[in-house]
Amino acid sequence: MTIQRPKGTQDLLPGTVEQWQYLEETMRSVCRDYGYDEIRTPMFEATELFQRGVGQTTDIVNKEMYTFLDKGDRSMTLRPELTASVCRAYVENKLYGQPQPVKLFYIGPMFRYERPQSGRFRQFHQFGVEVLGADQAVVDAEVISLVWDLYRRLGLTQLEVHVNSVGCPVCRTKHRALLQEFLSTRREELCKDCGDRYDRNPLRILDCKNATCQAVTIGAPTTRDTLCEDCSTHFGRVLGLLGVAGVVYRVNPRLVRGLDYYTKTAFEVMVEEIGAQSAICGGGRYDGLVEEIGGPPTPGFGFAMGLERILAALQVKHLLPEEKPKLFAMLVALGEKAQTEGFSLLSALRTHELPVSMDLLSRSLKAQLKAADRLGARYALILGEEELEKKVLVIRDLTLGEQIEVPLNQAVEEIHKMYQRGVNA
RNA sequence: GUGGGUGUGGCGAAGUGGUUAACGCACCGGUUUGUGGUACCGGCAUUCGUGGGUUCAAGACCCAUCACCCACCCCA
Repeated sequence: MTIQRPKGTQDLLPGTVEQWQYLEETMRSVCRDYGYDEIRTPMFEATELFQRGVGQTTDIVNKEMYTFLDKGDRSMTLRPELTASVCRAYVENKLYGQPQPVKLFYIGPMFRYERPQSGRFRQFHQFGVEVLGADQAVVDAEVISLVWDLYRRLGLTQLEVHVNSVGCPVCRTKHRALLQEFLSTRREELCKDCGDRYDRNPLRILDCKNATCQAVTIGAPTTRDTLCEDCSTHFGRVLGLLGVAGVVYRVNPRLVRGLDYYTKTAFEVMVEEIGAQSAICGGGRYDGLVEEIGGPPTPGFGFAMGLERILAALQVKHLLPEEKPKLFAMLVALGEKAQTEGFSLLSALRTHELPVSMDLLSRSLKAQLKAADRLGARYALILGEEELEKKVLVIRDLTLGEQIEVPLNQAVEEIHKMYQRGVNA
């Protein structure tokens, strides 16, 4: 094998693609029911969009972007996430001039230059929702319950929904300062990573997996302690509405999200049993983002979920639908004359939109029947020398092992009738 | 970027220095000329990721290299 696919990418082959289609259809139907419309934006954008939109301090921008210069020396980047793009599209297409809020969803590939591992790819796929132009707590609650509802429809239970409020920029700065002050005396005890995090992003120390860091942070000021009145009221309202919608959640004061743009509500959904990368959905409110990228001040709320990880969860929990046979009948033709006649018969059947197929290797009768069986065809339509002479077609029921002869000139009509019966049964 | 693991036919997998590289699945063909799914028979790796080295002798030992997997970081 000489040329291989790029690291961290995958070929989705028949058998797997059907699972993706099932997942995507379920996502689309939930969105339709909730009144969200699909948006499709470019696979790549000006690098600056992500630098400003996602944030200069984030790992995504610092070390994970697929960036290249195009032939006009413009710096372009394959999209690592879509919230920034959707906001850009909102501004660029003046969607703020339409009835507000604008409720959008997307499904598509994202790109991040990382070392692949279980549940992590360089090209991966996200489904996401963004609501722009409404700062009400109901928005937060509606979007989170949409997520909840999707999982319910997929049969995914026993997952954890973590909710928190990281506050507005004011409470956030306050919290950060308090936290650094709290940790300052015990900074030596922190692990190496947390030492780095102390200056860069002290909030992350709160959810470090290291046991000693966990111990050090006991009693540390949480985001909740520093919320201003507005943020606090908002958060309370969100939780109340989630309760009304029947969403089972857990307030996790240590939940912080890695992207710079989050304000107020942040949430995450985790599933065990799919490896170390257990977050299958993450999102929250981002009231400053649209303005940050040059648009009018516009509140926003959204999330992204990873299709690969959800599929992994559905897999281990055996929640993926079984593949159904797609073929109704298989033409078995023997000899060139029969093949010609059969080809004509198939064409006729196909104009009626019947799922029918034929042997393409001119194999023996036996081999063709075997193939028909493998492909899960219900009927084999046998046409050989004898049948041509008698001007008949043998229709063999492969599940019953019985066969009948019908006049060739009535075959299309007969098969069509059988198909209708099968569909209605 | 760091650490660990693995690399034998389409897939799974024996083999731990010595003649022709097990086996299972899949695939293809056959079991008297035109009837599948079961059974039986046969076929299917001049070769063990790649390149060097040690040795009379290497898939097995050593070195390098590449690829994949897992974990950290971070995230979907």
